Amino acid sequence: MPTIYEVSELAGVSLATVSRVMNGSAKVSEKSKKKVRDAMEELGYRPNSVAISLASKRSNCIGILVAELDGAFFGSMMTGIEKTLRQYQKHVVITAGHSNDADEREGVEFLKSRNCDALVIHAEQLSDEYLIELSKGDTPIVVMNRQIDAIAEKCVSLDNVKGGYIATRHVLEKGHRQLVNIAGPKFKNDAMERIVGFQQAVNEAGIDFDENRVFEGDYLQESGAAAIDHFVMSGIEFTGVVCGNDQMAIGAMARLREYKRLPSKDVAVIGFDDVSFAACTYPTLTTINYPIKLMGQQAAKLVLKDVYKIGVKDIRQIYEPTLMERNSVKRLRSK
Amino acid sequence: MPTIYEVSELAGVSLATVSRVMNGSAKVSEKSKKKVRDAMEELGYRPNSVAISLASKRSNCIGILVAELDGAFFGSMMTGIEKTLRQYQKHVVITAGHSNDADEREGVEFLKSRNCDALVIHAEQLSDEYLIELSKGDTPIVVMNRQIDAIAEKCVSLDNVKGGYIATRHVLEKGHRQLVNIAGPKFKNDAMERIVGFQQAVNEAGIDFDENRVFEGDYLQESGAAAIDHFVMSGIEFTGVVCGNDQMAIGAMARLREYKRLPSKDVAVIGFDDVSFAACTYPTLTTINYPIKLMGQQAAKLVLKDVYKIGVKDIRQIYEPTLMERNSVKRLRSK
DNA sequence: CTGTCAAATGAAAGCGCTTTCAAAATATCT
DNA sequence: AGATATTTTGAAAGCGCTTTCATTTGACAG
Repeated sequence: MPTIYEVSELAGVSLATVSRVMNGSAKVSEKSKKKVRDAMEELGYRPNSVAISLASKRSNCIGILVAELDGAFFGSMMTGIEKTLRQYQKHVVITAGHSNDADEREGVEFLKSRNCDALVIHAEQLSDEYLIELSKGDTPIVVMNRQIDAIAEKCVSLDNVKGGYIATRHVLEKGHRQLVNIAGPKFKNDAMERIVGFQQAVNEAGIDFDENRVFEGDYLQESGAAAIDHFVMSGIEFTGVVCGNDQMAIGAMARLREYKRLPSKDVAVIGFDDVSFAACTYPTLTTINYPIKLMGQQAAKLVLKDVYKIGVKDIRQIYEPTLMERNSVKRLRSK
Repeated sequence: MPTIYEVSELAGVSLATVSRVMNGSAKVSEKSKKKVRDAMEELGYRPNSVAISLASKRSNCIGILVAELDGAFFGSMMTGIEKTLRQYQKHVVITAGHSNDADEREGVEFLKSRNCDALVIHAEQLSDEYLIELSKGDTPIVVMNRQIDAIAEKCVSLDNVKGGYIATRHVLEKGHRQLVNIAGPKFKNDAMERIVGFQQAVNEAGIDFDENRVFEGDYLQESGAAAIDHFVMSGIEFTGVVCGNDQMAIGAMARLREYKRLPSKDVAVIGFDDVSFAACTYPTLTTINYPIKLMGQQAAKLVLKDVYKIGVKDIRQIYEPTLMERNSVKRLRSK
């Protein structure tokens, strides 16, 4: 790998001049510019971004922290961020927090130590305090899926309580009164918030909220199935299943079918997130739209604006969940 | 952010000594060690990995190039790699190639310029020659999903032709003779290979391969649906649909239902990849298992062994696709 | 107490680049 | 032409760390 020094040698100019033509940071005569460009060409020169980063304290990299690298939700989020940033030659460095405090902290430290210009964080375990403290450091951050008042201007979030409420109310409005809730892991903020929304809607309908009707899953398909097993085994009756996310919803639908209780026909199932396969399930999944890709783009725009002073517009930070009505929730038929 | 210099000041030792206790690269007296540790603690010192990387020419980072950041397939692959590496305190830097030559090259250059210790590449447009050339450079690489003889020891792949063949033969064995193929983008190697497998199986069954029975999709759900529209509109009759991947398969099943042609009952549908939701579709999807997560782990082990000289075992590089029989392919019922 | 050898340490160069500051080259004006 | 303002340039310091090499320290034998 040739270095800037070799380029300067070959071009017969100083290091500084080469650096200047690379960055366009100052005027360089056309003549020198050409000599430098030719030399670069000839040597197949590639700047070493680590060195650039060390010297300039800027990396053109944005760090992303997600819980997992797989999963439709995070995939959309990462893509939203990456594609937006890519348009401005910014790169992303992604790390996984695995939903535990240690990994999340380490992930953040890693990203910071790699000189990321900014961090987009989807943390599930880090405390508000930690994040507030972090935001005071010299690496700007954007917090996803969480509304922290002290740093509201750095948050891009969706009202999960409202989402849970809308989902539940929709099922209630279709005449279902015996509901169960397949929730996400309770240690996750969004999961808890959705449960709160569920509770609100249920109470509003004059139904007593019953802890036993909430099953704590892990946002994966299997736990949706496990939840159904649990409710059936426990003899808890239900005609409506409100799920914490789409994956658990399809797991639940699959298992319901095994019990000969047909989704939609015998029992209403509603999801959350509206991931891409929700439109292709059978029955197609009624769910709550979570515009995560769009929100990822917004997060990216936020750093573009704040960190790189690039004029982007239409930045919105708080999003509203909306009902995506498909076929998995139908009016309760009297028996 | 405190630097190593400040630590050395506070500890009353030299830079070199601090560096040594950080890396355990040489003997340091217990006394100095303690002084250094205390100083680090007191200052909340975090080594700057960019500087480390520049000075040591090692980053403890492995670069990954995937086509997209979303999608179940890439998600599994990234997770397989990341989790394995994480156990040895190695980090991943991920970049997307968006299935076009320019972005893929730029992605590779970016990863190299970031001093990645190795690259795991899932390229769709880069030529074999480019990869062979790349492998001669000073950054070791692992190539996923592609068998290149010249660098076989750096490839982790699956026999896609065989997969396409097995899938097709399974449908044929169930009595279906009117088949259509919903393929992935033809510019992608794996898509083409799966088509070849399809063709082999079809020919073997004494059926003429008909170009018109192959629809070129894009591996996304919508194109599975579009393919069904296409075949129906064109008046092409079929009772079996062999798909290039699971996503197109569920898109196809959803659309078939709209035409009142029930998947499994009226028409057999088989997928490819065996992504996690395949077990939760209705009917559950018969498909070809592509152990991508496992293969990601293998790729990780390969770099662990080759680059970091860490003794890992059970490294396999060539994988066999296997049939996952579920409910979407049933014996053809005579009309 | 001196001499020897191994262990521990520090000074300094270097990784590849940016950036400041002053000097050199060129342009502009009387 | 000379004086002055402007544009281009290069030398050199520095970013935070690693690593080599020489020096110092300490342990131990004689």
